Amino acid sequence: MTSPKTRVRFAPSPTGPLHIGGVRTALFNYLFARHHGGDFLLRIEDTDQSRYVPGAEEYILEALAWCGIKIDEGPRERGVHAPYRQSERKALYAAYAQQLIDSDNAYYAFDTPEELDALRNNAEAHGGTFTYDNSTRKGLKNSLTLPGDVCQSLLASGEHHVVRFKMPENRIVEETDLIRGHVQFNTDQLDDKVLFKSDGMPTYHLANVVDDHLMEITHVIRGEEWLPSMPLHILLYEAFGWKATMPQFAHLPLILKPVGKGKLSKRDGDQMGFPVFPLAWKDPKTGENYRGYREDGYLPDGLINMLSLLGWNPGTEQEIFSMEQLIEAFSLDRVGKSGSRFDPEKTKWFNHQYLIRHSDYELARSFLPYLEAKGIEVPFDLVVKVTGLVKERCHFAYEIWDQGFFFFQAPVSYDEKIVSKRWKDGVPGMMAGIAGFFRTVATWHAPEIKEPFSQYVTEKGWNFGTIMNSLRLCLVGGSFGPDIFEICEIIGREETIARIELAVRTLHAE
RNA sequence: GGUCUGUUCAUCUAAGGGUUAGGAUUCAAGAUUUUCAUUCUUGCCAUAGGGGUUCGAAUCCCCUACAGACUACCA
Repeated sequence: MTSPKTRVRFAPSPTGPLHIGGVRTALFNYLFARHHGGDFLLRIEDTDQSRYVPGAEEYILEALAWCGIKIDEGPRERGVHAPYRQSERKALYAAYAQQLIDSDNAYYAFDTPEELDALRNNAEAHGGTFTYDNSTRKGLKNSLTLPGDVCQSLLASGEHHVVRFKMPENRIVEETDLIRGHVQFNTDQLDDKVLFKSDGMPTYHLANVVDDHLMEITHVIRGEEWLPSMPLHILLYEAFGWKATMPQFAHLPLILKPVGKGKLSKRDGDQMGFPVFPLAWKDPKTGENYRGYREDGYLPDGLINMLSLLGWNPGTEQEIFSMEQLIEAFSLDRVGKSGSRFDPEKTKWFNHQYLIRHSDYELARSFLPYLEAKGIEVPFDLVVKVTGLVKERCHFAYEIWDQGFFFFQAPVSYDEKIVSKRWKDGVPGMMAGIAGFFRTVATWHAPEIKEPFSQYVTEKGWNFGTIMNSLRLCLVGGSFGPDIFEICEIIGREETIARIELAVRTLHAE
């Protein structure tokens, strides 16, 4: 018997933008699938219509695409198991709920939300908690307690009801989690979860088990927050008689806030100054805007690389990985069990690593929009050249401007600290001399400027530190930038001289 | 409260009974760059606590502490 093809799914609910933890879950699923030559499916879990947010599904699709996570089967890709949106599979679930009722694994419950709330509040008032489980179900309004004919007439009259799972009594449910190893639960601690809601939709628990079965999912890789419901899911597979083909489970550790307590949440980003979403998002209801990695200038491969190392490690000291290398190296048994704090600083470092690895041409292209926003039009060749010269000093593409704006326009101001430090008596005269000297340079190429320049300064007996730093101040307006002769070459002889003359005219020596 | 899960430098992590507990990020210092950044070198910094088991424990067991998740007709 050959083992079935590996099939995994990422199953977000379209209740808002996908956050970075969701991206990591999707990534690990994707890497696992690709590593084993299997399929990666996207299933939209929109069984809660009240929480549906317009645009969320499109956001998820766009975010995954931006990250380079490719979907084999999903709402857009289709596939033999279509549809991939649970709202469109609605008709399917009732029959499965019925199957569970017929086999005495589930029952109808007629208690209203108000009645249940009252029970909960009452229990809390007495310092306890109310749970709908095998100890309380005997005293509630359901098909286990109501006479058969009463029950039938309630159903026939269209009385609102839900279907609940009949949790077995005192059973140990055991399972081997691919990340956590052996875990076990006693069913007495578990409640009779709602499987089918009064609005005619299944809950997550029913839908996810039915769909995973139907879609031939072999491995369920999801966040740790699902661990407590694993026994219910296992019991459902059993009740349906699907135990033999039940997927294996792997529960990923959580991603925690950089500081403070708890898991990373939506609001942390703006409060702590980094994005928690891959793409920017505007909440259609509140109108609030959230920053995104893409809009903040992060490169997707750097973000993916950083995320891959949150909870997983290759066991070697390599830490720069392309998607292909991640696929090659990834395995679930190198995923840790404990939660990881998200580190915005390291994310920046990864971005820098990817930035300097990008070709000058590619990087120049992503810098172009920033340049255009400044209203600057220059030949693309120049942008590429400048990019190559300054990219090592940048963490983000937009910083090419901060590091190299003087290639595109004369400095509009001079750094006062540097002026008072460098622009001493006598310096303007020396600079005027340099300007004059530049007119005599035969070939305007960096090395051919540098050589006679050094001779000239030596002959004059001037101090090199003074000359170089002052010249830099004239050309860039401060004390930064790449090699000074490279700057001269690129901006050209006339511009170089003009900037020196401008500085001599405007700056006053102490 | 109950159930489940976890705990190695500030942060991400390695070491699956035997190493001076390794690497990376951050931070600091030095070198290089007659500038800034990069780069390089160095430094700082950890096995939550207590009991076992063992010749030997970060690693196996127990207890405590702390942390997190879950405890909806949400996923």
